[in-house]
Amino acid sequence: MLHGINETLKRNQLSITDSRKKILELFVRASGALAHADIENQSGTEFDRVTIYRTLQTFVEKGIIHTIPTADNSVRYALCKDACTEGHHHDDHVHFMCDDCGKTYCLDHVTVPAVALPKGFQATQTDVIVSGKCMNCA
Amino acid sequence: MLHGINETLKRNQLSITDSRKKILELFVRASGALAHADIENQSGTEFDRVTIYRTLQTFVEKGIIHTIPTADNSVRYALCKDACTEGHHHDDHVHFMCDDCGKTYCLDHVTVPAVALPKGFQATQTDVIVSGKCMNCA
DNA sequence: TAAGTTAATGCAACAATGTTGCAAAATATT
DNA sequence: AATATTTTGCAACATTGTTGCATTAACTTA
Ligand SMILES: [Mn+2]
Ligand SMILES: [Mn+2]
Ligand SMILES: [Zn+2]
Ligand SMILES: [Zn+2]
Repeated sequence: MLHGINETLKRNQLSITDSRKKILELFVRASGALAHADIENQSGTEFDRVTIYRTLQTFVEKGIIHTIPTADNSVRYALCKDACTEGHHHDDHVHFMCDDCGKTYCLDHVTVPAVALPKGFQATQTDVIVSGKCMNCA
Repeated sequence: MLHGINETLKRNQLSITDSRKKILELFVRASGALAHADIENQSGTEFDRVTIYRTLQTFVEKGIIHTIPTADNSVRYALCKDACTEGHHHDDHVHFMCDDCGKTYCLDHVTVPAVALPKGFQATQTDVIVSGKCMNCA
C-alpha cells in the first residue's frame, strides 16, 4: 500500500516532495484523525511548522483529507475515503470523539441523518459530532 | 426584560458586576450567537480582554450560555434556553451557520436526532451543525 | 452605612496557533 | 543538463487564549 502514496499525489497534480509523502503516509498509517500537533510530533524537526500548515491546507483543497469539526474547537484532519475531488468533498459521515483517550474516529458507515429545518433555512452541509467512550475505552 | 439580568446573575450565585451585566445583556439582546470578538467590539474598551474570557467561561460553567461547535473552528456562544444548571447542560438542539451572513442560530425547536453507533461506542453527547443559507439570505 | 471580608478586574507577561513575504532549495519540464 | 516552476524554510508578525498578582469592586455583617 505504500506506493499508493506517490500515486495519490500524482493523481491530484501535486509534485512529490518529502514532506507531502511523509505527511500523507502518517494519515494512511493512522487509525484515527490527526491534529497539526500530532504531525509535528511524529515528524520531529524534519519539516518546518509552516510547511505542515501549507501541506494540510493543500491536501484539504485537493480532497485528500477533510477537516473534522470538534466540540473543543481543535482542528483535526482525516483521510477522505469517499470520492472527494478538488473543491468537492463528500464526507457525509458521522465523527466520534472519545472523551477518554481523545481519539477521533471517522464512522464511515454511519451517514449523517437528514435534519428538518425551519422554513427559509437551506442546508448545504450537515456535520454530526458524537462524543463519549470509544470501543477501546468503554 | 432588562431587570431579569440581575436576577439571572443572582440565581447563579454570581456577584453583580458591570462586565457581567453588560455581557449578559449583549446575549439577551442578540438574536444569534456571539463570538468573543463580537463582545469585544460591542463593548469597546470598556472591559479588558481577559475579563471577557473569564466572564464567558463563568457563564458556561453556570449553564447560562453554551458553546457552539463550528465547522470553521471559531468559538461561539449563545444563551441557554433549556433548563441548564451548573455543570449540567441540556442544549440538545441543532445549530445553523449561515455561509452568507455568518450568523449562527440556535434552532431550539429542532432536536438532535439519535445516531446508531457501531458496536462498542457509547455516546454521551451529540452535536449537529448545519450550514447553508439562513432565512434572511436565502 | 461603615469596616472587614471575599471575589472580580486590569495589567503584564507569556504560550499556542496560525499567517505572510521572500530568498533558497527542490521538483518538474524541455 | 539547463531552464522554468513549485515548494520549502526562515523570519517576522497577528490572533487567540492563559496565568500570576496587585488593585479595585462587590458583598457581608455589625
Ligand atoms: Mn471523517
Ligand atoms: Mn444553541
Ligand atoms: Zn477511547
Ligand atoms: Zn444569513
